Amino acid sequence: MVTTRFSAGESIIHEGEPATALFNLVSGSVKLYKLLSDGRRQITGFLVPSDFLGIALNKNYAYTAEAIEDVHLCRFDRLKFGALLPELPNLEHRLLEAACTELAAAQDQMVLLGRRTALERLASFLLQWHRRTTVHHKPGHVVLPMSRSDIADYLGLTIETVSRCLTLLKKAKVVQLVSRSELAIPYPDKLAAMADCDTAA
Amino acid sequence: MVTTRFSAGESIIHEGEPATALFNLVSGSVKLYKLLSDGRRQITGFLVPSDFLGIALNKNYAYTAEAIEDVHLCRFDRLKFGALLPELPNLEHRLLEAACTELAAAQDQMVLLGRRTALERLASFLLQWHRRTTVHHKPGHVVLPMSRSDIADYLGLTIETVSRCLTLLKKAKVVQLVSRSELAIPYPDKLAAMADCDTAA
DNA sequence: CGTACTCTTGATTTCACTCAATTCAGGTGG
DNA sequence: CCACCTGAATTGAGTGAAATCAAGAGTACG
Repeated sequence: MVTTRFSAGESIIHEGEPATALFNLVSGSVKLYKLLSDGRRQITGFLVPSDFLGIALNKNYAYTAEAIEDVHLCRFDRLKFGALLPELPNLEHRLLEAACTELAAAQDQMVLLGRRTALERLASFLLQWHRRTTVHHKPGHVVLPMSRSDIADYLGLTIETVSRCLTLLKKAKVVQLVSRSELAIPYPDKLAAMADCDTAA
Repeated sequence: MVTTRFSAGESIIHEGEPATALFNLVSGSVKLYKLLSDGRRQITGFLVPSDFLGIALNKNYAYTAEAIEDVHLCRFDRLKFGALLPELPNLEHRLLEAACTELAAAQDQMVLLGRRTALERLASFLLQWHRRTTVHHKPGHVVLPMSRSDIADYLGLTIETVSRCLTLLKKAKVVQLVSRSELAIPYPDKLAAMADCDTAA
């Protein structure tokens, strides 16, 4: 176990490369994505501190991970890690729990991508991000470290559509833009209603 | 561990209910889905024999599972199962592996739902189903036990679009319809090309 | 056979995408 | 400190892929 650093924009792991390490995010935020041959990109998730990165037991990483802001990570070498497992049966259990949580989130995301409208997707995302990061910030206040392009690629939309939907939410007074990357959510319930909240992760 | 039976159309587990059992599919096929409050449905996966069902370690099931055809399952009671775990450390490891495989599949599905066209989605699905079931059938031949509506809800499309894309593939001579639920894939490579194959699960 | 599905095909609409300007914010250098 | 530059975000106009609406054509089943 070693502590590592990456600057904003740097790649931490690459899709297809041999999975040699497992990480735990200490600070900063990370995006995970997969690319199609023609450049289309789908962001499969964002990581916040305490999240695991690279749980795949397979030989190779299934996605690329890139630092959104400067990040600090704990790095577990896979070789040493395998030797640790018998001594820490609890670790394997914790990994299974983490994998199950990720799996549930992935299934929610499939519903979002397959069946929700653009506005519902954005509302859903803002709410989800608010819930995940609210420990670090004041309630009713959200910081979005990722770009509009990242949000678009996470929601299966274009930047223009994300921008338009954000404007709609702003006009409906459901959110207020404090700055480009910060917004206030005075009534999370109203946002939840627009997200068709039943499945919101 | 008990063997159970369900008839086509019957629900095996329900989204939101307490997760009391874990299953392993012995025969038949199963669909997993989540519903939005207004009835929109997203099928998050299909199960074939040897797949696990209900790996969630959470308190409640994350989705509903319904038998497509008559199915046989091995049922592991969660209470007894917990007691078994210390005796079978290998089982937890196998579950983690299964969860990781599912997670990778879920990520591929996110790319499909977020960034692929209708035609690419169908081509991708046919190829994927062909690979998963080819052990039971002759190569170049696919049996689709699920309805068009199920396929549509898996691919984030409508039945009409699925039907139209199937017609396109037929006209392009990439597939041949043997019957409503059986089709021939003479040149899987051509199908892979249409699916933009790089990420095909 | 007729009934009730499921599936296919056609016509039209719509939501999100594409293309094209602006506008805005953050940094740089005069 | 302010003007300029650059990339990101917003806004607008027009297009397009898939959805919706609406018939028909097959299929299974009593």
